[in-house]
Amino acid sequence: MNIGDAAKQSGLPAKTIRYYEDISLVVPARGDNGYRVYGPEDVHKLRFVQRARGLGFSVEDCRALLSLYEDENRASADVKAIAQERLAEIADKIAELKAFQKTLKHLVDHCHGDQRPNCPIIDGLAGPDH
Amino acid sequence: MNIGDAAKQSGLPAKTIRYYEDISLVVPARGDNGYRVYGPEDVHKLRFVQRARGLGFSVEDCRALLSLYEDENRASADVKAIAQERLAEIADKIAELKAFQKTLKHLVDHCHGDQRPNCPIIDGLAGPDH
DNA sequence: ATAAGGGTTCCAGTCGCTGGAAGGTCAAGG
DNA sequence: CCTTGACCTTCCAGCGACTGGAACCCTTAT
Repeated sequence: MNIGDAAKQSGLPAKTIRYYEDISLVVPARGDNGYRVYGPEDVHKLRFVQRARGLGFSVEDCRALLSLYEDENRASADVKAIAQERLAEIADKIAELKAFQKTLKHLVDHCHGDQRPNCPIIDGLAGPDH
Repeated sequence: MNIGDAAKQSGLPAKTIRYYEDISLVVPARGDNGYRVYGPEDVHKLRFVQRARGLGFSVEDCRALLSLYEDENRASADVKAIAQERLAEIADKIAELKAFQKTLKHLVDHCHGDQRPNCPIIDGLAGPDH
């Protein structure tokens, strides 16, 4: 199948699929006319990557996961390790965002939000010593 | 003061400060030797940007906030609007990450993490139909 | 024959820096 | 006066993960 159909079946834009070939993530065969030819196995991989990316795995994580996906003799421990690292990153990011949220919400709550220039948000950003 | 001191006082790397001049965010004067010269007001602005970035505001948000910071006749409502938009983005991002977390945690919890190839994480990424 | 709707390549841009190379300037010490 | 070392300058390239666009080729239907 051509790239357009692979795009439809994988849920990825054709541009992205070409990019994945560029970085040797999912490399299709080529037809006589030079067109990329995607077989069912390629489409599986593309969908796999699409899902993994959707869960926030980096492309490099996807590369590692794909090679485990293809490895009949993988140890599930290796997969779990990658997923757990990603879980830790997610937790860190959530904590960071919650801290932003708290600070910002505090500032917003104290701002009148009217036509006058006095603004606790600006003051807060300017720093404690202002 | 020179860029090195401005860096120390603002908490930003010199490289970043040069970049901020490049994009016309904080533009210092120049000495006869061609060195950037940062006055106290410039340093205030740099610290302001440093804090705003630290709260996750985009550089373009910072540009808008800076111009409000400098505007004696600003309406605090304008500042509040920017901050509230950012708060909404933060909330969205947290929700997204929590969804990732939930899915991934579910997969991880069901993975033995041993030397055998069977792996619910891989299966989950491969899709429901596999 | 032509037009539509695929496909191809390559280059540039996004965002917010960051690293490095090659060179100019300044203050202190010998 | 000269050198050393720390600072400063510019410019170019790269990160991640695409995305847009230009210019061109291929296929199919009318």
